[in-house]
Amino acid sequence: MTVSRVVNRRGGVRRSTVDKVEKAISKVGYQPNIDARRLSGARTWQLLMIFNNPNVAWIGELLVGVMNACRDLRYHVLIEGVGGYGGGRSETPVDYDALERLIDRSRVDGVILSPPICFDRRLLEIVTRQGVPCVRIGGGPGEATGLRVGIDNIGGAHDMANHLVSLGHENLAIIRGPEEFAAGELRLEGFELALREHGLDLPATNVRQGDFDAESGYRCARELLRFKHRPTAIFASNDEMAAGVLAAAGESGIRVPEQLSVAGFDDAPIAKSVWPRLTTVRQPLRAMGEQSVELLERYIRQINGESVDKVQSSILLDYELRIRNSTGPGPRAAA
Amino acid sequence: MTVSRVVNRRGGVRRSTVDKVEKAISKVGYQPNIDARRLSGARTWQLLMIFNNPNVAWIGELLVGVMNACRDLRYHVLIEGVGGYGGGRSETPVDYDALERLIDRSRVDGVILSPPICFDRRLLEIVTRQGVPCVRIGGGPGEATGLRVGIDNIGGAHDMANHLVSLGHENLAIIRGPEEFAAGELRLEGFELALREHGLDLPATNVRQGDFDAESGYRCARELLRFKHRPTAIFASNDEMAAGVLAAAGESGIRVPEQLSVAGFDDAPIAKSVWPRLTTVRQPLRAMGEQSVELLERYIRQINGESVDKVQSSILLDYELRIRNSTGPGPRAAA
DNA sequence: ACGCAATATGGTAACGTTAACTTTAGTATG
DNA sequence: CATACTAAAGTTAACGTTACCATATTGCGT
Repeated sequence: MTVSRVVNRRGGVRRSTVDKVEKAISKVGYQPNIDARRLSGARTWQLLMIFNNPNVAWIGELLVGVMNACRDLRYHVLIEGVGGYGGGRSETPVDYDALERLIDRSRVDGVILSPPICFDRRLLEIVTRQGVPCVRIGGGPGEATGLRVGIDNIGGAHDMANHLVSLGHENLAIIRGPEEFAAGELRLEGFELALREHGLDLPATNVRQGDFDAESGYRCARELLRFKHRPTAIFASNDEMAAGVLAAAGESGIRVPEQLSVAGFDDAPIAKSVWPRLTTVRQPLRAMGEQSVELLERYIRQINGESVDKVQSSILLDYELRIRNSTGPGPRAAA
Repeated sequence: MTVSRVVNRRGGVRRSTVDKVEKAISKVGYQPNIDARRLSGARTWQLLMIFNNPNVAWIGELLVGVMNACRDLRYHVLIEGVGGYGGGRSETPVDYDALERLIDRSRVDGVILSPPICFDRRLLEIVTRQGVPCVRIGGGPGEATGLRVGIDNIGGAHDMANHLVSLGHENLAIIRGPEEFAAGELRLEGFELALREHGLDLPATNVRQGDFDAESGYRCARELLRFKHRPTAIFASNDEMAAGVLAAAGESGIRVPEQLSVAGFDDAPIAKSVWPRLTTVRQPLRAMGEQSVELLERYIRQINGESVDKVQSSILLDYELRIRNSTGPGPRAAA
C-alpha cells in the first residue's frame, strides 16, 4: 500500500520512506500493472480519442500533441473510428449504438473529440449521458457546455480579412465551410465583420459554400472566377479549399498572387506544399492536442476530489497570421 | 465460466446453452469488463500502434483501416508517439528506453509499426527482445523477419517509369527518398530497372535525394530544372515531393504537363489537391491498415495455439497507377 | 441396462492493484 | 509526563475475468 502511495504520488509518506521505496523500485525494475490498476481503481488512466475524418491532414499533429501530454501525465490513448469517414460528405453512417457500448465498456476516464465528430449532437448527448468527461478540440464557444480547447476563429478570419483589405483588395470573396462545422460559421462571421468595418460590400454571390476539401474549393473558385467583375481576393475557410482555389486559378491561367490573392486557414501541411505557398491562419495544433489532455486531466482530478482548484471550461490559444506568397497587392495598390 | 466460454466463442458448449446465455446477456445488457479480462487472461485484446511522423497525411487512412479491423476482431488500439517527430529530419530523438518500458508495461498482444519508425533497427530489436508479435506496414521485404503488409514498391516505380517512357520521355530524372526508408531505395530500384530495360540512360545528376517532404522536392527540382538539357519528366518518390516539384516548375514558369511531366507516389490526399492533379501510384492505405491487423491477429492466435493454420509472414497488396494531369506527352511525341 | 468414454458444466483460485479501514508511530499540548 | 491529536504505515477485501481442475451429463457400444 505504501508502495502504491509512492508510485501514485499520493503523499502522506515520509520522505525517507519514499526514497527507500523508489530505490527498491528501480532495483527490481518494478512496473505497475495497468490492468490491475484499472480493475481496482476508480481511474482507468485511459483516454479515448474519437475521430472520423482521415483526410484532414492535421490529425497527425493533433495526435502528437495528445500523445505528448499523455506521456507526461501517465495516461494512455485509445483511438476509435466511428464510421462517418470521408471528406465533407460522410461515407458511412456513424454507429451511435456501437459508440455508446464502446464508451461504456472501455471504461475510459475521458473522451477527446476532434472535428468534425466533435460537433455531432448525438455523440455529445451520449457522452453526457454516460457521464464521461469530454473535451472538444476546435469548434465554437457557443456549443453545448463542457470542456473545449480551440482558437478564436472569428478573430482569425477577421485578421485575415484585414490583411487582404490592407493589401488594397475591395472585391473579396469567401468560400465558407460546411454548416456542420462551427468553424464554417465562425470564420464567415469574422470575415463579414471585418469587411463591414471597412465599409466594404460582400455580395451574396461572393459567398460560396464548400465542404472543406480541395475539390469543393476548386468548384467554388471556378464559379467565382467566371464573373465579369471577378473578385481579386478569395478567402477559403481552410487550406484544402484554398489549394482548390489555386488549382482553379492555375487552370484558368490566372496568376497568383499577381492577379488573384488566395488565403487559407489552419496552416495545414498542405499550406507549405503548394505553390505559391499559402497565406493562412495558423492553428497551434500540437499545443491544442496537449492542452486538451491537460485540461481533461485537471477536470478528472477535480471530479475525483483530488484537487479543489477551479477548472476553467475553455482554453483559447493564440492563432497567428502566416503571410506567405499567395496574397499580394490588390489592383489599386498595384497600379 | 460457461458464460465466459460463450462470450469468447470457445466451443464446448451445447447449442441450447449458448442460446440461453446469449438471451440472458442481451436481456441484462452484459458487457465483459475488459480490464478484468486482461488482468486474468493471457490475451490483452490490445494492439499498440506506434508512429512518429505526424506530417504524413496518409496516417489518417491507415488508422481508419486499423480501427476498422480492430472493431471486427474485438481488439482495441492504443497509440503512442515516440519522439522523433518531424518531416524527413527528426525533431527529437526517439526515447528507446521509454518505449521498451511502455511495451513491457502496457501488455499489448501486438505492435503495429508504420513508416518511418518501422524501419528503425533498434525498435525492431526491442520488440523482438520483448517477444511481442509485430507487423510492419510498408517498407521492403528484405528487412528483418516478421510480419509485413505492403505493396511492391519496385513494381510501382517500374510501372510509373514505363508510363513516362511510353509518353515519349527520354530525359528522365528521379527524386529519391531518404535512405532510412526502404521505400526510398526500392522506388529508385524499380525506376532504374525500367529505364535500363528501355535502353535509356539515367545520369547520376538526374538522381537527387530528397527526404519525402515538399520542401526537399522543391529544392531538388530547382536544381534539375536549371540544367541546360533539363529533364522532361521528373518522378518524385512520393506525392509530397512531387508537389514540391510542381512548385518549382510553377515558379520558373515551366508549364506542367506541357513542358514537364511530374509523377508522384502514394496517392496521398495532396495528390488530388494540387494543380495539376498528380499522376501517382496508389497505395491502398486503408486496406493495408486492415490487413495488418488481421495478419497480426492470425499470428497471435497461432502463437496461443488456438489455430494450426500456417500464417503467411507477408502480404503484398496491389498498387494502382493513377494517371492524372501532371504527366503528358514528351517533347518528341508532342512534336 | 450398463459401463466407459467424450463432452458439457461448475467450483475455486489466482491475476495485481486500490479503497476503506485499522493500527502504529510521532508530535504537540496542557 | 500523560493525553489527545495527526501523520504514516499496514491489513483486508474487493474489482471481474480466465485458467485449471473437478464434477456432472450425455452419447454410444456392448
